[in-house]
Amino acid sequence: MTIQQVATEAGVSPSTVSNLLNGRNHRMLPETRQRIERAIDKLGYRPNRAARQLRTGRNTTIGLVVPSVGNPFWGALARHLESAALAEGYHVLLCNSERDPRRERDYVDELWADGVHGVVLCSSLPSLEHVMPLVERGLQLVAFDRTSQAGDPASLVSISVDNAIGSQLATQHLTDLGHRRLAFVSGALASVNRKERYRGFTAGLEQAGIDPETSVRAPVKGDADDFGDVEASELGRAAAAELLALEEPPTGIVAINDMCALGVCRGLRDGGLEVGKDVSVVGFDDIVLADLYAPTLTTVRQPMQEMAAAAFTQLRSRLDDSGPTQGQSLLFRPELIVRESTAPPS
Amino acid sequence: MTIQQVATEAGVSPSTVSNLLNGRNHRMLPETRQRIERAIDKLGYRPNRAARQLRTGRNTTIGLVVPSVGNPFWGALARHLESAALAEGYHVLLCNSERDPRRERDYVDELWADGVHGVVLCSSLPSLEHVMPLVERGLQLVAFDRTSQAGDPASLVSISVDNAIGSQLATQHLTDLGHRRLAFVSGALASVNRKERYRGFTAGLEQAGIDPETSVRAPVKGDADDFGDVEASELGRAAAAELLALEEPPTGIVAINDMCALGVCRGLRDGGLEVGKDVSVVGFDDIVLADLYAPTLTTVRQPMQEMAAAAFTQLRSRLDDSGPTQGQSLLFRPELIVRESTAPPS
DNA sequence: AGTCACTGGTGCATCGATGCACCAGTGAAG
DNA sequence: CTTCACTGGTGCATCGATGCACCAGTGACT
Repeated sequence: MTIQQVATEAGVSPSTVSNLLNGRNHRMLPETRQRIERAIDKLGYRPNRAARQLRTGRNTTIGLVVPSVGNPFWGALARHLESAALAEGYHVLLCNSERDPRRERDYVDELWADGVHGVVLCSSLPSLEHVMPLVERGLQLVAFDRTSQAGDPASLVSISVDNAIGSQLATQHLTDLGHRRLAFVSGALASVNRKERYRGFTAGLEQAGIDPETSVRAPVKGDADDFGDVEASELGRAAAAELLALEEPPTGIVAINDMCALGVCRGLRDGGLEVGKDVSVVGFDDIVLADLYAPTLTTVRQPMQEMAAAAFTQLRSRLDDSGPTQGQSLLFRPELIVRESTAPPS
Repeated sequence: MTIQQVATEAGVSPSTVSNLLNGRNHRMLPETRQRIERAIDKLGYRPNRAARQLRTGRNTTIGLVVPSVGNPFWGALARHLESAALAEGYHVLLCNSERDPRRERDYVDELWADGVHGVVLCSSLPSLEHVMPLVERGLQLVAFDRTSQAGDPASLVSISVDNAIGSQLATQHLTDLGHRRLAFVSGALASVNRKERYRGFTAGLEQAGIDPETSVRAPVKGDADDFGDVEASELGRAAAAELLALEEPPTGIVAINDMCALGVCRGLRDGGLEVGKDVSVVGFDDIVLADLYAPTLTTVRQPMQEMAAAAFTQLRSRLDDSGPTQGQSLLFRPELIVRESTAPPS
């Protein structure tokens, strides 16, 4: 099925069909238009993407670079992004960087070489310098789960949840329940997002009249760039053990993310404590597991669907030239989801 | 960077460069070859995929249709498949069917229309009739997590773990530990894979000299086509409650998959029993969560990485015309992973 | 009558890579 | 001397869609 066949069927020239297909039909007779549309239906014609891309240099594929879709958090993003893209006829090319900066960079290079002009990048790296050259040549980039920073390219769109508010909600929830001795469990506060979450934690404490200095921040080493990974859960488990060894262990724990929180729960159980009774734990992300674990996990939900949709919309409008070229930061409002892992202190 | 520029740089014609790029260099002077290769390096040339595809009708993209990458099981597949494909310069186009048969079909149609000739299909449907027309036109299909059946197209490749052996291993593990009252928890045994797993269960019982009739098969209704989903866990939870209501509840439980097993664990805990002590539970799949849950879950591992690699290899060889055109079934050997959720009966 | 704008389209070169058909030159066989 | 195979390439039409430049016809105005 080529455009030529459609044209013949409709008794017009290929150009006219092309015009209609591309919205240049202001001065086209309604009747001509109908003839073409009927021909398209009848023949089941679909434009050849390769030809179209060859000619125009554009395409309807966007790239998604995540650390690993094996991880439910990124899997959820992939699912929602693809869903949003599908609705507009776009496709998503999936790329797992496996947290390898080089692989990440190679992927973005290859996507560009393949004519992909829009990429959602979930970078493990604090700096985006490795992709700057392509951005300068016109690559549209959306950074996901990463708030914008000085030094970012001017055209960059950043999409993230408001991390400070999120963990403030979590903290407030604990203080509202009556907890006074709280701890924050995280890997090194290397990324902006993590710092923000910590800031929200201290803000929550202050609001409840608790001196942040007396609260515990579990001192945990470890790689800073893992979100939602197995390592995060091990980290949480170790942190829980440390906290339990204190003279006055905390009764409420805010974890940097859900996987970490699950690790904390496990560590507490190792220590003979019951989560949701002896100790309260709050996570962050609301991954699927949160509602499956025993006890179910109170957590701060990132509105993944909306965030993914926004990522797509932003990319799309820029690819169309219809949107702004200036970059911007989108901060989404997190939501506290109360489940079984939190309760008043015993 | 076009092939023309490379040709000019190397002092040959574009055809010659194309010949080299496509392996038609049997009778090419080594010196010519080197000149071209140097030119390619120097200019950083990469063939334009769109042009190549337009001309040849082929491309280096394969489709992956899964129910949902939000699910860790499929996420893991996506990750490994993409990894295997990447190593050969292929790309993976990700499609979430969301268990919607129509969407699944539309996706396969669209992939075909876009020139994708190879698809890994993880169908929710027992029959593949909806994609038969395309297979007849040359679409190469690999069915994943689904053993082949009568009525399948002759060219179909099926990749799956040996489900019977897997659950037999699980069952044997329990009987070896001394359990004599066992139950099998699953949704309706509608799919071949599920029947196979049940068959392995009964085989394991017989081998231990236990009459399968005396064993309990938790009677659970529900949709038959969900693997590894949230629903599966709810199903497991309900089943556990039912089992506990029996006069002589089983001491060992084999679940149809890990999510279901986690649900069972939760249901048992609801009933005041401790998993890995009062009752033993075995899952199937070895998803990431299995090692995170409390207690960690004994389960039957599907060698996902090998299976994904095989899926790609099969597709690739058929796309090249270098492989067999006859379909085949690949059954992988599962492996029992013993963790904390199983122990001798108390 | 001449100029102009406008209408509803169409012609054609073009994007970059491909691979069949072909070529000129050479040496060997008949 | 003719025929033929072989060597190491090259010329060119082609894939399908695009969109600029252009066209013929008509009516309005100066």
